[in-house]
Amino acid sequence: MHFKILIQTIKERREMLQVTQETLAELSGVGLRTLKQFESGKGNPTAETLQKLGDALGLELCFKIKEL
Amino acid sequence: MHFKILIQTIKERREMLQVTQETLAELSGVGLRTLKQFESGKGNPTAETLQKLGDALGLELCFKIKEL
DNA sequence: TTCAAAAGAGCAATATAATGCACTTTAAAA
DNA sequence: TTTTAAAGTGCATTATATTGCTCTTTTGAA
Repeated sequence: MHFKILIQTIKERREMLQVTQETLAELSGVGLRTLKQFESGKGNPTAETLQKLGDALGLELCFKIKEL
Repeated sequence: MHFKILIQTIKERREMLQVTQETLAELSGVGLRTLKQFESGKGNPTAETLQKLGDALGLELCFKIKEL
């Protein structure tokens, strides 16, 4: 399964802030391997992992109502 | 870790649509046990699980920029 | 083109998410 | 109060997410 939008958001935000994967891993408390997997579209991260990454980047994980 | 907002959103949406946990489990393809755990605040679901539940309820998992 | 930093990938160990089954608890209607 | 459908829990198994280590690939600046 793909999480294109989630991945793209994290990646864009990280790059906008000029933070490397390594630094984000440290800041967020998520393992570097896990972050690499996620950003390269390989993983199926847990809510906790997503939330940790979001926290470090000023992003909040949420559900949005789909418009028709 | 808590995912209060995510849980609340799923639960409210499910109840608004008058769907039982059992039905949502069937519709979404998520195991009933998994859904129960999630809604009772016990779990740490994967992105795939969250997405499946969201899909069945017309909700999209996303990151929102935190306002100061 | 070279070189260094950043990103991506294979492997293996450990932790834990997903799941079904059976049982208990809760809540709402008769 | 009784009933029962819905929700929550304990346990065990299987699948897989997380992680570090090491190595390869990519990328951008000199």
